[in-house]
Amino acid sequence: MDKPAVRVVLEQIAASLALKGDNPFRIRAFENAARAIAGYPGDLGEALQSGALAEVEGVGKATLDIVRELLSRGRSSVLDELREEVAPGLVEMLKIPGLGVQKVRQIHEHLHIATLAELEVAAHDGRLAAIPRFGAKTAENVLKGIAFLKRTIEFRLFHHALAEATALQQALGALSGAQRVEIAGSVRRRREVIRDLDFVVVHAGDGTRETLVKRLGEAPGVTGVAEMEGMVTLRFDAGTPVDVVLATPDQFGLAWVRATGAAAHWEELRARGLDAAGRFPDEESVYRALGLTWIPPELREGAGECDAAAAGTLPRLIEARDVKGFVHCHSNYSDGTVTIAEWAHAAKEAGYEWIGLTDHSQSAPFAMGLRPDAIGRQHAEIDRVNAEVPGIRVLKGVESDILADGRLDYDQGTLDRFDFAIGSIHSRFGLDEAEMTKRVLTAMDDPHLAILGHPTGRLLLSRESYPLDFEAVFRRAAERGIAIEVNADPHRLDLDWRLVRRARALGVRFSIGPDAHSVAGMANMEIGLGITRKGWLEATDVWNTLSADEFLAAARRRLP
DNA sequence: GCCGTTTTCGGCCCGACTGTTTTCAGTCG
Repeated sequence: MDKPAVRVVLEQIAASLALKGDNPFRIRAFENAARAIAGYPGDLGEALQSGALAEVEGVGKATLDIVRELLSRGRSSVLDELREEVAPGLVEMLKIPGLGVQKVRQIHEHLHIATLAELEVAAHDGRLAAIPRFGAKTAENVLKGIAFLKRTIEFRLFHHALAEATALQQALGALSGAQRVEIAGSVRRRREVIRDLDFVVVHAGDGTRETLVKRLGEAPGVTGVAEMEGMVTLRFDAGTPVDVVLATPDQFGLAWVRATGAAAHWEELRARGLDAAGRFPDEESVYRALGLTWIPPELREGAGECDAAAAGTLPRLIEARDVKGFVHCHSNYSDGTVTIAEWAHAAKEAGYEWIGLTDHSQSAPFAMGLRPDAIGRQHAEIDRVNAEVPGIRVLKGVESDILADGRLDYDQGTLDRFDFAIGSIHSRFGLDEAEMTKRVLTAMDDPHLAILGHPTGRLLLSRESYPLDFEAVFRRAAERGIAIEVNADPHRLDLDWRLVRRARALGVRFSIGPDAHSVAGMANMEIGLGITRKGWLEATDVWNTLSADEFLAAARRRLP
């Protein structure tokens, strides 16, 4: 059982306790433990053995017992017992925005229902709206929430799917008869959310195929095997469906191309005359046969990449080695856990030349935003760290809230004290498109605004983006020289890669921001890089490839 | 449940917004 799965169990325990009316602090303790486990960088099994897990803040005896049981038998007796008392359907209802513990309990009490399906019916026929302190709007929001859940339920976030795929790649590679195992499909294309995992397994041929299929079916955790047209589909009792294509070495290139590309990409290749029965040992030979250069996997969505490859106009995609620095990370001056010195050392260790700290601004009280009196202390500390730690430069940024009327939430004099500002929306998501667009455009009038942070506000698989006229925002950004963030938090991946491509066409520049609240969050950079590549970006499109001085010049262009 | 002691018990983030009321409970970040 992997970390995300352990996290889900702990969260379900917390939610079930909440629905039971248990001690709120006990509930919060489980929620904290879930976060602590999910954020733990090392291997869970090893950490449990060595005692390192017991040292993690927020993980105590009860959590350790649960983790130990999950790792050894794949179940939690604590959760099993809670399920006897609290229907799992009620826990699912908590995922609907606007429904919290109290509302779900009222629903259960008044309507005697315990599943999402029943809730949907009740929202339609008026029973839901009739509960005291519920109303038409609540019923409407519940229906919207259920529709959203239905659309998202079969997907997983990219970083969870990647972790699962990497582990499975190891396991498949260990099967005797498997010469080579490669990840394909939407994980290789680096989609933001993933429905199933795809692999290509190379074998010698001549009868090894049949034994390999048999061994796949006997692999740990597999509960079902189906075979059709050369593809083996594996089902696991928990987790994502897995498709495995078996290929001999001389078919490998074609198999990998086919298993990687979106359907539209494959059809495009067929339309160009690809011989689907041909022998292609590597991917290059597949594309070469069609007069195309090799197409990076991120681009294989059937969105013009074949035409560009034929014309020789594919972008030279940005690569990890192009990146020199990043902005958008939080220190212990707001809701981060990391001191400024720790940030400097960690970023330097990871090979960066510069980073820009961006703690929250004052109107984010919950995130402990920087009050004006704390700014001076923070800046003095940054100066001290810059003097003491050679080889890395820490810039003084801020992630300023964009207020409902479009103002940044410090006065001009206070904003002047920072090297640069990211402007982000964290509240009042309910405005309509015209109001929201006006709000963002107004914020872009402030010459301090260098980067527009997580521009759509979406949380993948849990919250839709707010309405915004992106065309107008992109045009204004290009005009003013404001960069748009590609927020690399795997829950956001915002700006979406489809819009990244559109914005680039209008001349916008970008900033990959890890939105890290801990040193481990720096790993987000790699995921964000994948999204910029997926948006057809080159090194010159992205501010992270600049030197610190060049970045400051770009960010401060509109200031006197 | 977890933490941190002034160690075995007491404390544990809070303000704004929403939808429903008509003075506020519940949700969210």
